[in-house]
Amino acid sequence: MIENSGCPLARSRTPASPRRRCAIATPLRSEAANEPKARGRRRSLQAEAAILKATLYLLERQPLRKVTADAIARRAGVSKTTIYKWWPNKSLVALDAYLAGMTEQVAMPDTGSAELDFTQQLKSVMAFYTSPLGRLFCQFLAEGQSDPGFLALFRERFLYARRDTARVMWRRGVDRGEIREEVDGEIVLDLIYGPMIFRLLAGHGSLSDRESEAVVEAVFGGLRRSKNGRRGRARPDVTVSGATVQPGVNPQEAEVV
Amino acid sequence: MIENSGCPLARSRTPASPRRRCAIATPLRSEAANEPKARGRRRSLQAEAAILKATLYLLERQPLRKVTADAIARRAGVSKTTIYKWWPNKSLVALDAYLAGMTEQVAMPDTGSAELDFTQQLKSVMAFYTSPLGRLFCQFLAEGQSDPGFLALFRERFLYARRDTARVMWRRGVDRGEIREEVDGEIVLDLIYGPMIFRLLAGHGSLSDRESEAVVEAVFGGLRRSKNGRRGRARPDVTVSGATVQPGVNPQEAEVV
DNA sequence: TATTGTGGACTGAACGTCTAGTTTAGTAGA
DNA sequence: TCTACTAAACTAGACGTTCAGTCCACAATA
Repeated sequence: MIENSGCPLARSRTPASPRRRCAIATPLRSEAANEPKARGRRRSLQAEAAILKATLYLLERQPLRKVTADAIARRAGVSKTTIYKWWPNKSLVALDAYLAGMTEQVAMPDTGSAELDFTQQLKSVMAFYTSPLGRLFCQFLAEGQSDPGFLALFRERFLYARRDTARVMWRRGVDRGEIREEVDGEIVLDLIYGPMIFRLLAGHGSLSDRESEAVVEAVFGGLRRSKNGRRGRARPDVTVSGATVQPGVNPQEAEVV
Repeated sequence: MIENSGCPLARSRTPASPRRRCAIATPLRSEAANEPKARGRRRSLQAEAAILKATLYLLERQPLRKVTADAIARRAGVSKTTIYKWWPNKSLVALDAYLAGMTEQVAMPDTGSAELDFTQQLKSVMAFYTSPLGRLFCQFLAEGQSDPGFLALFRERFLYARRDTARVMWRRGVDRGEIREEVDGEIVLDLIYGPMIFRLLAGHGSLSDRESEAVVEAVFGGLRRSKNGRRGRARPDVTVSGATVQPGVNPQEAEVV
């Protein structure tokens, strides 16, 4: 227990495993149970804490890509080898620091109204995501675009946990008869959070409380205009053939242009 | 005209400007008008085309970060110096290749119904974004997370053009009385596209035609359940979907990571 | 003393630059 | 018209730099 921190992404300390043991496949806290009592020098908790702290410090000031392992080591007063001893790469150090540094900054409201719950929650989430620490969310998504394994880990360790929370709010709304149950719950979550996250990434729109409110209001109210019978389509379905994607994006003959 | 291609992101050819001239601040086609007729050897259109083609080829096979300038030069049969002569960095070569290679792969439907328009458009967009070329969209967003200048350029050269198109569909819907006009148009666009783009980036959900339809239906119908019966449609009329792409054979049907 | 942690030096990949020399094209003088 | 001159683009490849990740010798500890 003392010898191993709670660092969920760190390498396993299993003696047999030499180096290239990737943390992604590593169980969370495999050791401590049937481990044959460690013999040599013990892992420095101080060094580990310093690494995570230094990582957070740097990541709050510049994008993940520009934070170097050397800089982390220097700031933490630790050798770079120590970092790579416990984490397979820089991104996972960052994710670990992020997870450790969050400590539930976003709460789950329960006001009795699903719409109000989601409004408060979205405002809270966006306030966090636009903070120095929260901005890491985008950095991780960005990193994931060139590292599928990392993206999967990020989903599992962060995204899904968040969605589980939000799903509870959705479920309550459905049970209370506030939310149409024929809309898939996963889509509901993406309807609520997707628009603002898109803005967060692309930077094309504001992210203030007002927008969070407007998004939830629109999602709940719908775009369709309901008064004096003008709810539906103006005309019946018309198939437009030219609206589809052009073929020829075959992966094989991808020599476009 | 012959001497300069339409490459919108390339460096300006102004003789006075030596190197460090960033394309971001460069006017699109400043030359050709009052330029004192070029003297020396002319820019090789062949080399430029080869660079863009090679870049696309590589980018359709691996993420932007893993495509090196050396690899582009090698595949294009061109000196690396030639690349850096015309583009300030790799990312802008990629963006240029992307813009040049798209040639309007996604059309704007006009069916007479805003909801149907958006459904078809979203399906079309997502089919493109999940194609090898379209996947670059995510790469650019990712790149932009550590390079604000690039992100701004991406917004201007790509995102805003797309949104202008989509805004037309929204406007038509409002004018026809189909869409509640009190919902801000920019938010409408993000409501439609945000959820799927979020999925595209995080890889936590499917991106098939079915989801596109469900998103638009939910956005138009709203989540809120009215007291007397339901407000939105239980099932969207998606009869058109069969006319466009066959779901079974669709490569975009698969869950993307 | 066996085992593990640590630090500095090291390797390799990649970006982007620089130099030297070659090719192409306009210009000017014979 | 022919030819030398000059400006610009191109090629090849070496180079400087930064950074990720590794190696190895040594220090700390059960």
